[in-house]
Amino acid sequence: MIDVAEAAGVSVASVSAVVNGNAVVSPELKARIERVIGDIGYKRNAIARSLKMGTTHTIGLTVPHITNPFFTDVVSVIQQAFDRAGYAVMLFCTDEDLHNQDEQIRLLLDRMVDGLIVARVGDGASFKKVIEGSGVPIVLIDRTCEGIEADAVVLDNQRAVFDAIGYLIGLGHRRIGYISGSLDTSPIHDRRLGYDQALRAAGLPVVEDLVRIGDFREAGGYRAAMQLLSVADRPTAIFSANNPMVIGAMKAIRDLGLACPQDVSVACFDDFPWADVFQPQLTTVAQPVRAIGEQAAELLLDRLGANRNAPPRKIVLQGRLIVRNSCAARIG
Amino acid sequence: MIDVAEAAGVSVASVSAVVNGNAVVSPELKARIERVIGDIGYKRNAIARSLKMGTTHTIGLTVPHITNPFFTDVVSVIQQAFDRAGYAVMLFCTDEDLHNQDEQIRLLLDRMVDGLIVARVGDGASFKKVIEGSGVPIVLIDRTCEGIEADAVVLDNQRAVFDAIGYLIGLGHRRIGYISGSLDTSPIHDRRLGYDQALRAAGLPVVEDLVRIGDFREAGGYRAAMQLLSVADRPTAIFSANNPMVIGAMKAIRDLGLACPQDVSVACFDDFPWADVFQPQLTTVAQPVRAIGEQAAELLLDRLGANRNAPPRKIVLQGRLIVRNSCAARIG
DNA sequence: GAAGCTAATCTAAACGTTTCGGGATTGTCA
DNA sequence: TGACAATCCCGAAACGTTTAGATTAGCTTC
Repeated sequence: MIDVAEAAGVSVASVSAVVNGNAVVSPELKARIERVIGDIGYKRNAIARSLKMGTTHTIGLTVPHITNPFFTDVVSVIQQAFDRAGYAVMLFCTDEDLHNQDEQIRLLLDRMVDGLIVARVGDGASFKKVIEGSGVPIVLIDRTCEGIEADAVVLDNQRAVFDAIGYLIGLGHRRIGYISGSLDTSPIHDRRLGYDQALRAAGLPVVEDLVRIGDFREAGGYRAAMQLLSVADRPTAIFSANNPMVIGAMKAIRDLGLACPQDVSVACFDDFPWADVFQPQLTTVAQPVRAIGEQAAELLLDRLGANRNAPPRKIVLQGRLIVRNSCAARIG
Repeated sequence: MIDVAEAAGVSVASVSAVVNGNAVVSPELKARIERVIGDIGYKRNAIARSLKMGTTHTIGLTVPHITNPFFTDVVSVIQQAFDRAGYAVMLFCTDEDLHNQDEQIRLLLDRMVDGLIVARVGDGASFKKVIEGSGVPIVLIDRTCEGIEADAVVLDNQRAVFDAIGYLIGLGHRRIGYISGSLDTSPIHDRRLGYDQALRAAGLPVVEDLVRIGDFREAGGYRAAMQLLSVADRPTAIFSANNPMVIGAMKAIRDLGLACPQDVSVACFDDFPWADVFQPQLTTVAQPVRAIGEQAAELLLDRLGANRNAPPRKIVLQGRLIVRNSCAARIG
């Protein structure tokens, strides 16, 4: 800019004015400066601008795992939305690790991101400590956090699992295995509630042996399913609380020489693009990924715009049970 | 920092010295400053630092589609690697659109990213124009670019497809449909070469009617497969040049009332986590995604470190044919 | 005891913008 | 013709760091 000013024989203030178009500058001068800008190939330095303006037009996004198709989709939608709005997004994966998350969010705050979208991990305490006093608008997705002033868009997890388990019960299943993630994340907690509630609503007992805690990943799902299916009176159906774990469960079923849905019915949380085309076609609870991403982006953009300090808003969306052929009726 | 300096009764230079630990400062002073930093809760402003230092510890990453599992995995690995190295990564998806790509890279350069990892789109001309003179190290992945001084890590695509088609020929297939992407991206071009080469090596004719250009997405794969399979002497096998398109192809097969592999064998480029557990288990060409991501990250980090201006390096990796049960022997 | 050295600290100039306040220059009107 | 306003442009201070070079203080050494 200083080069441009010299080459055009004007002040930097004038160059800034034409670059930003916010102050009035005579047509001739404007033309001259613009020509010089073109000649020199001047590009405004966004970092210097950020320092002066206190805004980076960048947001931070952290998710537990990007390879989980649910998060892949949400990240994709969010990225698109902010791209359209002229924002860059910095992506981090916490890998379900609290310490990583703290580190990463600190990094993002140091870099003066204008906002944060976080699919949080662990209990809220350390998260709260990291963000407190930062003054950066935050939108929580997937997982809420008690006592934090932030927008949120989440699913009615309990209801969704209630419906899914209800469906299995309706098919005649009485012993339904449940592969959970660690219960300290709110959606997993709520999903478990839905499981219990559905059983109770049908007058069935909640058997703790039928519930296994996985690690959100394929390996954990495999182990959990192995345990569930290796007993004498094994469950006739299994529900997995997320997508990667169901892959592990399916592998366990295969390795045990069982067939789905003949020997054991399977359903899971989170839909994925392949569910339709391969056998068995998995019955899933689909989250409205597009809506989640778009609402989150909208909430944050709104706060970055006019409604800087609107009261926290919470959007609760509904899941949708997609019935395919991985669950068979259980007779007798 | 200025606040810290005042509160501690020292100069900002001393504060900077203890924060960065690069100048020598007496133990007492160091302790005092550190205490004040703790009390005040001072955080170094990375933007100001970037402006002064000319380095942001941020890299830009652009891929065509993040929902394509190949790119999801690569992004994941790259993100992890840079996270470990203390870098943030800004992610953009070009959506196979040249204009988006130009815009996004410009944005990244304005933001003074230290480096760029790009899975490029379109012909190289506009890309070249955007990055020329930027002096930013670039690593190309998946797709190379003629006449650009940049590191690259790519696959031996021709060889990989040659092997896969050779496998189908070995099963007795003579009419092998091929679903391609647009040929102006180098890997897709090379994959087509592999197809042709395999046919010729077996003394089979290359029939242009058996080749259809999809759009890299599910919809394009569906259309292409529909066309291929709706003729009288339909192909007995189909190979898809990427992953999303094979989903479309499988849906077309299903919608036409055909069965895989009984009526038509199917194989495709790019493996995915579900391939193992559902029927038919798809035979795929697996790219070494982890190696690709890690090599790319290593190349860039190396250039960001000591080897700023090493000559451009190009790493060629090999794919691996994973035979499952989606391809049947064709007798007679 | 002065000169010279070393070590610890500070001063001030950058980095590339934005923007406030102030000068020129020109035009308008009594 | 002079006062005043409007218009256009510029100078310079800020944003929060880093760092080269200046300064100071404390020791040696002759």
